Order: sequence, then structure tokens, then C-alpha cells
Amino acid sequence: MNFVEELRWRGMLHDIMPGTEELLNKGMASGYIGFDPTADSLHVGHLTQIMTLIHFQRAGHKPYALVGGATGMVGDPSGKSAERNLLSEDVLQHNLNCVREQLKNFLDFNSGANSAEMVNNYDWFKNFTFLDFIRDVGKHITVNYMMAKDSVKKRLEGDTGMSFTEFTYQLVQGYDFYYLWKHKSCVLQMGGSDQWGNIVTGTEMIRRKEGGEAFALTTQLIKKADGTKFGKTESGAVWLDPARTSPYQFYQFWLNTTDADAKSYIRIFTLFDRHTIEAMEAEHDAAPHLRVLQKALAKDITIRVHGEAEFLKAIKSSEFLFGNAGIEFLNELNDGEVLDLFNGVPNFSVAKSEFKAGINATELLAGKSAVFPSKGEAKKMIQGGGVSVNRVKVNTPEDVYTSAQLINGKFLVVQKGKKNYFLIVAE
RNA sequence: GGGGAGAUACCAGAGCGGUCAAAUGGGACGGACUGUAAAUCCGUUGCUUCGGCUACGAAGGUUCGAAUCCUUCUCUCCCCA
Repeated sequence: MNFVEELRWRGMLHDIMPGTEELLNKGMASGYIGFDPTADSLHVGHLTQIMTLIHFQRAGHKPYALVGGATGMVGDPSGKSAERNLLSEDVLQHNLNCVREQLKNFLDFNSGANSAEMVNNYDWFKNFTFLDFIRDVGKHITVNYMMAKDSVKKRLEGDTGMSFTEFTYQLVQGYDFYYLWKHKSCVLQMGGSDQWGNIVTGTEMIRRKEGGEAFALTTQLIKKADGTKFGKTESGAVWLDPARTSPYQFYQFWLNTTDADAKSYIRIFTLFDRHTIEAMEAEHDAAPHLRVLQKALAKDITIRVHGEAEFLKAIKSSEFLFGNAGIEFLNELNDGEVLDLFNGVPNFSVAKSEFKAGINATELLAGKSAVFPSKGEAKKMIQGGGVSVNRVKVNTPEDVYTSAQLINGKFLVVQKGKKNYFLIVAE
């Protein structure tokens, strides 16, 4: 199966320039996707692009992952309704290094002719002067053409306006494509559907500047079945960096996928072939409560992002927290084992003396720890019946906790709602 | 440059001198149901030492009392030139 067919049956393909498929069928080609270093970690939203590059490489082509050291300094207006704040150079540099390290985990950089490569557009922009740029690049693209782009049009129609800097963005990205086409024989740029305009500016620039031919392909924007944004949880974005989103939380995020979404995600975020996926779906439809799809999905992605060992830990924690094992089970573990089990669960330490004296629920959960941001909120949630300590519902905000309740003389397991666990450690 | 409209909680949007911590809808969170699903129903949605405190673009003022009236400022939108 070729690359485009692969994306097609997986439901990832959004738009493709005529001739792209024919070109790829002729043999190994080079293509790239750009990643903007807007934060020091990628998040699950970037996984679609990562998977696209993986498929590209598996189909025998040569993938380039571009990190936008230069474009990141400008700010992509696509999909943004307001002007973006510029990042300072050192923050950008830091982000860039982090993102680059993450990307390294997903592609094969040592597979002969089609080894993946990493490039940074800052390398070819740092010595490019403004005058050279407007003469060599700007001259080939009309302002009329640039203004016709959706990303620009929306901002011109809107009320926030757009700076010259952001307006220029598409030229900068377009030049990336030209540069890679010229120097790396890169004939295809891929990206999310919001990147179509920017990518086409690149192919246009290649044509007008050198009469060359280059292609574009975009992937579907991932949305949940209910139309809300993908990749967000109560506590914000789901990051690939374990310091920001623990492997346990990461695993839980995927495990909690709804049935409707699981069927599309399993195609997009895993490499299982069509037969395997269809078989899993049949199994899932026959016994949906077993959540075959969610488990396979969560396992596959967690392993790809965090590795087998972290996945096993996440499973172990999940099985304990959501399984049948009573809280007494913890008594059989030593401190290290308990901490290990709760690895990835937010934890707070509270002085042991507080428990000797006895501490009431609100003070414990909102004062001495940060399970809740304020005492008012802790109270409300307790009164609404949404808080448990050691699997026992907290009845009133005045419930008192003493050393007697500490598991192993040290731990308290707090639940906010059904799914959010916290560990309080008395020290 | 001239004229007009507006700025309210996460968002949209009512309120136009006291009974307003502020209608309503959405979102978010919690509860019930369930499969750690969806749908549905219900509740919560400024902080608090529970005395109060801080809030309706910002700063002043009038008043016993202001989100509501006045002045200045900042920003946004619309029309004319």
C-alpha cells in the first residue's frame, strides 16, 4: 500500500495537490513537516504530524522534520484570531532543543537512504538579510496573492488587525520549502489542514522562482465526535514531556477516549494494519464495556511516547486505582512501592504534626495541600459529594483526619470526582 | 478630522439608583445512571478566619446607597470625510 492510500484509509488525508500520488509512486521522495517551538514540549495534537512522517518513512520515503527556529520568531497567523506574542530568543532556543529531542524518538535516523533528518530553518535564515529577502523572495509573490489566503483574510476582516511581521510569515515558511526543495530535493511539504495556504505559497514560490514543481498534502484536523477540541483535559493540554503530563496521566487520557473517537484514533495514532483494526472493532462492538479499542490505543501510544517500562507502570497504577483492590492493599506495600504505584499521580506533602493534632478536610485539601485551589471550592465539592479520602466519601468539610487514618502511617489517598487521584504524604 | 455606539463573571449576553455576587444560554466541574464510554437527569460555578471582603474597562465625583447618574482617561466598533 502506498503512502497516500495509507493515509486515506486511515482517514487522515484532508487535501492533496494533483500529481502528488503519481510522484510518490515513482520511487523514493523526500518530504517534510515543520514543527513550531512555541513550547518546550510537543503535545498530543502534534502526534498526527508525527504519525504522518512515520507513515511517510515506512512507505520508503525520506522524511525531514523541520524545527522552526526562524518561523518561531515570526509567529504563524494561521488559525489565530489575534496577534501572537513573540518569544524571547533564549526561550525559543530552549524550546527548540526540547522539541528536537522529542522528535528524535519517533523516526528512524539510521535506515540508509531514507533515514530521517532534522533541520532547523534558523540555519538558512540567520544570515539572510532583510534586503536580500525582499529582493530574492518577496519579489516573486504578490501582495494580492498573500492577502487572498484565509489566514490573512480572516484577520483583515476581524477587528484585531495583523502586524507586518505575521503577514510575512507565509513568505518565510514558503522560503523554507524552496530552500529544502533546492538543497535537499524535498518535493513535498505536509502539515495540518490549516497549513494548506502556507504550503501552497511554497510550491508557488518554487514555480515562480525556478519553474520547479513541488507538492502539498495536508491531514485532517483531529476533532472529537462532539465537536470539541482534541487533546485537552481538565488540567490543560496533554503533553509528551513526562514532566508535564505523567505517563500515567497520558495513558489515562487515551483510555478515556469515547467509543466514537476510539474508532478514528486507532487508525490515526497507531500503526496496526487494517485487518487488525477491523478485528478489534468487531470485538469492541461485541463487548463495548471491555474497551478493547481504548486499551489498544492507550497501550500503543504510551509505549511509543514513553517506552514499555513507563507503560507497565501506568497500567499497574491504573489497575490499582480503578480496579477492585481495596485500599487495604496498600498496607502490604512498603513506602517505596506505594510511591511507585502513585507515580504520575499528583502528590502533596503535609507535615505529620498536622495529623497528630487532627486536621479538618478543607484545611487539609485546600490549605495544607493544593488538591483544591481554594477552601470555598473544597467545601462546595465536599458538600456535592465529590470528594473521597481513602475511598471513603468525605461527609462534611469539618471531617477531621488524624494519624489513625494514615496508611502505613504516612499516606492518604484523595479522590476528586471519580477519576482524579491525589496522594498526600505525611512527612 | 466630524458624528454615533459600546466595554458586565471562562465565553456570549441581560441588568440601567437600593431586594445585584449580578437573569439567561453555553462551557467547565461534581452527583446519579454506566463500561474510568455516550446520551439523559440533578447540583455547583468570586474569596473568606462566615463577621465580612473584593468585584461590572481605569481613575475620580454625586448620593444614606452606584454595574446603574456625572467628569476625565484608555480601548473597541460603526457611519461620514
